[in-house]
Amino acid sequence: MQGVEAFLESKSIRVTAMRILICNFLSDKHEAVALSDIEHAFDKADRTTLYRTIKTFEEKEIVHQIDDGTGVTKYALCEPNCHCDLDTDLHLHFHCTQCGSTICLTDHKIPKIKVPKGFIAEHVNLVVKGICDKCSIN
Amino acid sequence: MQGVEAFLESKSIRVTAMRILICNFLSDKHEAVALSDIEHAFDKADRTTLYRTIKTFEEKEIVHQIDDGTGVTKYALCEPNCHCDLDTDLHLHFHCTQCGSTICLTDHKIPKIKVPKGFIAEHVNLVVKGICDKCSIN
DNA sequence: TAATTCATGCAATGGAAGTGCATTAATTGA
DNA sequence: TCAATTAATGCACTTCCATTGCATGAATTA
Ligand SMILES: [Mn+2]
Ligand SMILES: [Mn+2]
Ligand SMILES: [Zn+2]
Ligand SMILES: [Zn+2]
Repeated sequence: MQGVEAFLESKSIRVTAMRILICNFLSDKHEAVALSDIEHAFDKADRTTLYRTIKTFEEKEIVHQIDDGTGVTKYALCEPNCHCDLDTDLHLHFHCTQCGSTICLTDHKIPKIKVPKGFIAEHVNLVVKGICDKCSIN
Repeated sequence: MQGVEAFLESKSIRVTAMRILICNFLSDKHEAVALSDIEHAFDKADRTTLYRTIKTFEEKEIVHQIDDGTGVTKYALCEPNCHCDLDTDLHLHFHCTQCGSTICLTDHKIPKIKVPKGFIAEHVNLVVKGICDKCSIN
């Protein structure tokens, strides 16, 4: 698609076939994905390339990492106005223990957390585990 | 020490030399420890034994796991009146990005987290990253 | 076009978690 | 006390994921 290429260029990410595919894959999936998910979606692609592509996306700040506690790092596209680097606009992440999916709750911001005197809070990782909306209706 | 043996027995954990050592090690350290930390503290001990000892401690609920996002699981002794299994009494964990230590902020409970309609929150993992009290004075 | 820079692919490494099985230590109960 | 049973320990091995070095291919620039 035209749009993705322009998007990547606007973030000064050089456009390649692989990068377009991965970017589209991330935007189509409405949940966070592991490297292995992408790997299985594109058999012909090498894991290292995927790894470095995601890393590039992270550095250029169109993707953010999620540590959902499963031991496998997940990734998701950032929202249009996201500032992953700053501490503003950090949203919750939800991990469903039934279907295993991890999703961004972009409308739910992390509350201000108090820490004891002498401690300096710079970043907060908050993952809620439980049953997601799709699994809870069954 | 007499105390530790009685403590283990009170939790129906069979007392062994290794378990006393590890339990003391955990209580002396005032921060969460990784398996490799214990491994290095007791060269003669086998990693598998440490692994299973910690697992036993967890099952008997005298130790809780901490996922601080470093990719290495940390462990810490539970507070006297802790109910790790339940969702009450969950305290914050702080990971210092300077000295690498991870500590329990037992006096700071995790605030109630709202999730969207249809989602059921069962557990929350919250890790604050930043500079700890010891590192911030330098 | 030639030189350079960057992306990709393959192979290998390393760390950590976890398991099977044999051996040793502790407990039970006859 | 001694034999039978059960639990703890140690060693070897495996799996999974993350990460890097190096060679090659593609794209950009001068
Ligand atoms: Mn997110
Ligand atoms: Mn704790
Ligand atoms: Zn689900
Ligand atoms: Zn520190």
